[in-house]
Amino acid sequence: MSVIELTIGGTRREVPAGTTGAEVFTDTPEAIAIRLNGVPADLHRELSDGDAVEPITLDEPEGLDILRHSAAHIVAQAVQELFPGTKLGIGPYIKDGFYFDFDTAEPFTPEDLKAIEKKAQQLIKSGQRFRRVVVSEEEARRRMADEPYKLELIHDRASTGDTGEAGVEVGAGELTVYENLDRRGEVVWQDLCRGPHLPDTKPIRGGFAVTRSSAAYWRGDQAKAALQRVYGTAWKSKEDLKAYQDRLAEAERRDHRRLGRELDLFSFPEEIGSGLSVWHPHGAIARGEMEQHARRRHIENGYSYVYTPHITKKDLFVTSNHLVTYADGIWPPITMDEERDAEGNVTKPGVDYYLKPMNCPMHILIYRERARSYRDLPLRLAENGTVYRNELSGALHGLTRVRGFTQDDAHLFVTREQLEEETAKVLEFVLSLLKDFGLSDFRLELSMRDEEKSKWIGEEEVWEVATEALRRVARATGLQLTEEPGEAAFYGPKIDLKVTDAIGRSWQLSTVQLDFNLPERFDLEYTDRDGSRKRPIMIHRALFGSIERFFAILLEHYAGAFPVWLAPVQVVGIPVAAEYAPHLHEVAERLRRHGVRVEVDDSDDRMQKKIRTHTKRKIPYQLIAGAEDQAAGAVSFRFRDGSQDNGVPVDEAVARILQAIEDKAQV
RNA sequence: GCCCUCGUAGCUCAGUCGGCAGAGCGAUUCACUCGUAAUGAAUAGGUCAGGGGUUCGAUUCCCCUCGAGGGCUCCA
Repeated sequence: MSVIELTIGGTRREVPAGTTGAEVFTDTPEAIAIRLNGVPADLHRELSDGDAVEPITLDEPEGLDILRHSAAHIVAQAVQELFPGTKLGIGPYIKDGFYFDFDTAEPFTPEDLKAIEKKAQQLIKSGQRFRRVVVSEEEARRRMADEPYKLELIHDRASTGDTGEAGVEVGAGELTVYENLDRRGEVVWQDLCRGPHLPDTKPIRGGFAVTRSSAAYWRGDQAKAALQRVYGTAWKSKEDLKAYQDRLAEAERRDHRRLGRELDLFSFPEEIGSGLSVWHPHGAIARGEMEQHARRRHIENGYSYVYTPHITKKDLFVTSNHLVTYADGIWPPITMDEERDAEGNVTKPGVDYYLKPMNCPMHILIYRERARSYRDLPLRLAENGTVYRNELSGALHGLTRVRGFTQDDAHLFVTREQLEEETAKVLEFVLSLLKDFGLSDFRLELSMRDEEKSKWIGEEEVWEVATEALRRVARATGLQLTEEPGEAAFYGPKIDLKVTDAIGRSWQLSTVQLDFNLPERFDLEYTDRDGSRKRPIMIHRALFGSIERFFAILLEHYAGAFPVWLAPVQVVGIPVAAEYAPHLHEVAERLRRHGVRVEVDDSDDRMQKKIRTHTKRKIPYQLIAGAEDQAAGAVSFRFRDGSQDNGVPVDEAVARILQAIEDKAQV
């Protein structure tokens, strides 16, 4: 019997030829697959001389990916058993779950989904096994004869070698089919698939669920067939599944659309139009505090605030080229001053005005309003500029994706020499301001130019210098940095800032974007020290991105319980009985003189009811007073979490509250 | 924009297999004056999103429009 040498978990060992991963890891029962020379593979894969293998378990992300992909196969099998004639699309794992696309006669109803889940559970319980079969292209075609989408994938792979997004189905190497075998070893289902898969369905038993369905296009192309996508999730255990469902429920509780209604912050009246928000008094207070604070800090950091109109003649966005580059996002024009005769023929053409989708061209015009010298630079123009973008109706989502929103926009005009220092300052400023709002978990992404020369403009050398400057600046922050080649806009590299919120979700916030294009298009210049004319570089910089969206992120981050300085109502006084209300009104008056937003609840409700009401409103401080407090010239604090601090002298209470506001503290 | 689901009181939701529209919370009024998350009672409040069709009769069935939700696509 011949022998092969393997590296198993780092140590070399000789085993008989024909040994499989499963045989190597018999004493690692939690292994559900192997990493074969660094690449995930089936547990039952036969190993070759020189291979390096490690076990993959459900405790690592790759293990869960495999679990979910196998669960996707079971769902597909269930669907085809329940709905014969359904054709298969692709079925990859995704974050926290998987999906599988199907071409069906009818879309799935919620009852169908339940039936699919039930069927899948049965299949899982029946203990099916997965078997990998290497096939020739001809054999693959024969097995997939009834699956037109799979045949397309086989065809594309053969003709172009391009597996595209269907990489899950047909890898770059050999073609494989996975068979689902029942207890008797009969092949009950099969799918073209690169794998790897679980050895059998047992590990899926723990935490599997079908979650929802939706439409999706074949290969993400609107022109292609609309498929039905079934989403599901799968976890190592029931407990993990429960934890995942709890996370979803928590996100649901924090949903800014729900909180916005419950706390009476903002709304989207139908009469105004989709994606257009109105801000109620309490929402406006919190938003106003955000804006004022940001404004003060911008001024301290050398920014100059400007104001510009919401509409503009067409020519401006022709010059900037926005009308071409972003045509789809621009609202249809308003035609002004057109004259017609009695027959309706145009006798004098009108002028088209557009709602502005971006502020930059207007800021550029302010720059260009007079001759600039190197002494003017860096010039930092800032505006809370409201822009309008014609988002597709299906893309709208609460305050995070709207048709009218306000950018805390700034455009910095700098010389090449100033670029690095100024970018560093911008980034430092952005981080410092975001920290004021209680965010602390940041990550950076550097977007670099495409290799393809036609996809960017400007001089290669400027790109190199600028990208290198951004990289140095980004590294200097000490934050996690990922580099994204090919992700830059055509006009310059950028740094994006992502933030992770209180429940671990990642949001794209600020962006610092260099622009070599608009200064060129608008022929911007400054006179340098030696009298020569030079072109400035522009930095586009949105810090919150959109004020509305940032507000929504903060609202979810805090689950509606804002830190004191942002809370619409900061203090509410609750008398134990009506006769103690005057005492609290006096305290409230003292607070109000210091600018504190304070109410006294002298409604007829019982005190316990008032506590409940204001706790649900997430008011940071409830000040309760009865006979004891009044006699002692004191108040009793009750906080959002139910904790108390009783009998605090009024002077101290006022000082404490003012201090918390000053410190931007959470209480 | 595309696919699916949905739209009943301010909010959350029942309900009507086609026959005068329901609850809880909230609001208002009255009584109660109370020490840390719901006192009791009464009252008001809806062209069942809007329009059209079928029908003796439509909130209910059908069509269109508007809006929302979940995805797809998009996201300067």
